[in-house]
Amino acid sequence: MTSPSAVVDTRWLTEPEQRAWRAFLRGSRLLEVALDRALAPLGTQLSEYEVISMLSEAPSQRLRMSALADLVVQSRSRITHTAARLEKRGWVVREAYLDDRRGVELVLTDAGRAALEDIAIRHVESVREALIDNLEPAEFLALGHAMQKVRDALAEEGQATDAFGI
Amino acid sequence: MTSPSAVVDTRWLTEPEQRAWRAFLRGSRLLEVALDRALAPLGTQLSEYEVISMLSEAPSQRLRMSALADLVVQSRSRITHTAARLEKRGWVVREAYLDDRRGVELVLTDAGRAALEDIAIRHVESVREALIDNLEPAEFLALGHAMQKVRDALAEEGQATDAFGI
DNA sequence: CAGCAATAGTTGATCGTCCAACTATTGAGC
DNA sequence: GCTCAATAGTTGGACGATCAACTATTGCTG
Repeated sequence: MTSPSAVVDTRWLTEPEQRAWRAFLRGSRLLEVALDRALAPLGTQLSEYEVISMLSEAPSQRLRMSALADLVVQSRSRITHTAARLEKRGWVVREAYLDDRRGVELVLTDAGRAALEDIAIRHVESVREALIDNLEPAEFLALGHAMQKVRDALAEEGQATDAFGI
Repeated sequence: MTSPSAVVDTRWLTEPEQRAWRAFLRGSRLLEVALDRALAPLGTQLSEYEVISMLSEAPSQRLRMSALADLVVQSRSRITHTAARLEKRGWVVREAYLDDRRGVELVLTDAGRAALEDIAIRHVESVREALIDNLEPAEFLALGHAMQKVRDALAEEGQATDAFGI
């Protein structure tokens, strides 16, 4: 299974790296749980909120499925299912995209806009409580800056199939 | 729905905060996807690796279910299901915990130890590729430090029921 | 030490995500 | 302009995570 050299060649994490990595992994897990739980009473999920939030900022409150998928980091198939749920709730409607007849646009409805207002408030509160208020302002901005670098690096590769991969 | 004052009182995110938050959210999503995909060919998942990895570091390669759950940030019920999968694979066995007869210990098997070696190598590689190599060393350590603060803040509240919450 | 609340862990139903396979349309190469 | 590859999106089945309900055991309080 393991080639002898592989074990040796591996650049194992140093102690401080190990600690940093675990703090990141567990911290971000706890964070996502906290944010999702904040929205649960409103009948939504963070990933759903992200979708309607992106729609609300787009010109004419509409975006193509694929653009949306890339923005919120969901696979094509996942965004289809997410959209179906939002549509059933009346927050969103699908519309044919005329310039490219393969395309579909997702459009925020008035009901969706209304729901978004409440959800956004709760969401921002929870982001402050769980994340921002626990850090120095500069620390938080540095965090964002670092993660933007990671995002840029990973975004390129992920330009592919249904499920991001190859 | 929305009380008028709530909209006003909300401390909305500033532009830089908004950017930082989105970078964090999307970046960490991409990261988790990348790490999970790295382990997929080995027939595991990141969350499963975390479990056997914690076991391997524990004295006698064993830990109680609840200790494990807290360590890797999984709900009680989720850790039960995860353990069941690992057990079916022969990587782990359940043992009664005598001091407290409600308790169960999860014990890493030799097969589990062997599997872990391969998986750890691949995991570390992917963490470097996807995260560490994209950041300055100091930047990465600062990231870890910040997330540790978040983790500490969120860990307290999360001392509860099956599903973390109240 | 009786009674009851709290803790440890499990179970199964439900729901969300992932993946592979599929249709429809567009674009490129010859 | 025909063929074939690439892209957009959907579908359904398999799998993992969540949640509420449950059993068993322990610990607290009077």
